[in-house]
Amino acid sequence: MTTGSLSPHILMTRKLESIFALSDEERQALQDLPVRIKTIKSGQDIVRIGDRPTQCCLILEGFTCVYKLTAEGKRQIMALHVPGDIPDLQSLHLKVMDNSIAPIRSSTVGFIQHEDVRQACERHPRLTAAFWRETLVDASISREWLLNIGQREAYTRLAHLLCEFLLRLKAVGLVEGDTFGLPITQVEMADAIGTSAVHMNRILQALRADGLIQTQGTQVTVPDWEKLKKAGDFDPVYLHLEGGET
Amino acid sequence: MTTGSLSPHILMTRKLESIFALSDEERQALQDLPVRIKTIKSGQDIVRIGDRPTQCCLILEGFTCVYKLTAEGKRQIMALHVPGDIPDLQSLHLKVMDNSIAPIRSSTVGFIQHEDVRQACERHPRLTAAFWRETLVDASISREWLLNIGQREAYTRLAHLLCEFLLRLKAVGLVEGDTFGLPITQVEMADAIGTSAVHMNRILQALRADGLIQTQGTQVTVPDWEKLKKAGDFDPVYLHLEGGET
DNA sequence: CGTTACGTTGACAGATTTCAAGCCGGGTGG
DNA sequence: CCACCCGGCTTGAAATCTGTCAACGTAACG
Repeated sequence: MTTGSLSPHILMTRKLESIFALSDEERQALQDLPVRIKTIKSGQDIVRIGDRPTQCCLILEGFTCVYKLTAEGKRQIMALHVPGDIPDLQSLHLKVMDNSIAPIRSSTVGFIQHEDVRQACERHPRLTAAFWRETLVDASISREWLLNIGQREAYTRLAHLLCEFLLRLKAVGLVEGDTFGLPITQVEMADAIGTSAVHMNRILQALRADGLIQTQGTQVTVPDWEKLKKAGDFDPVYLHLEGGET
Repeated sequence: MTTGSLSPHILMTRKLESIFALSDEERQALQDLPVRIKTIKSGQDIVRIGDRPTQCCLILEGFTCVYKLTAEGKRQIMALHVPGDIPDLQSLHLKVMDNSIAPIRSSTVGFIQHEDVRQACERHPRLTAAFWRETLVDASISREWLLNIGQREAYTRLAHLLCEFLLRLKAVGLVEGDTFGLPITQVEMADAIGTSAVHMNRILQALRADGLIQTQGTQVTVPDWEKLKKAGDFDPVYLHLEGGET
């Protein structure tokens, strides 16, 4: 149930396979992708806005966040990624990065050269479709975040984000029963849902008080999924998990 | 300088060509895509959340908005599209729509069958890349909106949105000097930047009072681009307009 | 001429931010 | 081993922004 130890290729294959079965050749093509593994500590960026990358990164362990700053220095986290995700896959077709990516606490990622991905895609068109789809799901998630931040109040927003996390982590086997590890700071959480850290703290307490979540250190447990879903106005269609989770 | 009269194929070709030159075969493949044209009046949806479309729509005239509703009935517009855009291109790889799309006032769109797009892409892999890129730019824009809505105050938000519009409309030849038509309701505008309609109205007045914009009916003119850019904390990189607009 | 959709205003309530201070636990250096 | 420091978490109170409610103006239109 730990994740860090999984090989990059297994993570990637498993994820793509959740959409459609890969042929042996396709699986082999993924297998053959050269990956350079690196652990990045909190505080450093994995990629920075304005960069013109020649590679993209597959998350192997830990979480990462996609973020941007306003002129005033306020930070918005526009996406959180979990092991198996490729947060900068967009760079395959967009020359310059329009956001930065940083690890939460610390995380290990595998770098894959664009050239290698392109070749694999050329030879196996269904891989193209699979990768394209990945980027589309990311886009769908950011649209939902837009709804969340733009129209829901902070309490609901947080409940919603927790719902999303539970499902996404479950999809990669990182949920144990009804609890999962969420090694993320309240400030980061606040930047993700567009509130101040102070308010974030109060909302968290409210959620706990209402029995929607329980926390122990970085562990979060959700005693009543349906209740949290309702509190978060959560409908998982936007995650496009073919499995059809509740 | 009008747009509505442009043929679907010209619009599409022109847009893709702004990224890289198309070969004659590629251009022909686009030309051969069967398009069914339809005008959709305000109030109806072009596609609805939950649908499983077998086609996607190219905007020919007017604007459209991508939106979702919360359980409380609040609407967030997560994207606005202009002629030449394909707002539901995602449906090519995501079976079920995770948002609805509606015309602003009224607009005419061209429907293209997924099957036809897929065939064109198979035969001309660079078209795949071009379409994929389109969806990536859309995703980039929604990330910027996230920053805008999550971290900037309403005044700045609106200035930012106006900046974006100016550039996007300029890119499709819909800007005359420093003025452009924005046939959009204040309520819609408000739903796009996540404020109430009342507040939207007041911000608009503030922008006018500060000389950042002038309005006459649906026409908006920007007397001082640099000033508006600054007020909106606007940096156009996220639009990925290769031309390198200011 | 009534209806309707949209824009405008004022007053008030509420959600969130900001500022400031205190607390807690873990790590480091003396 | 203990003092100290620092990041992260909590709390309270006041300041602001933004939303809500309600009413009115206005232009387009059948």
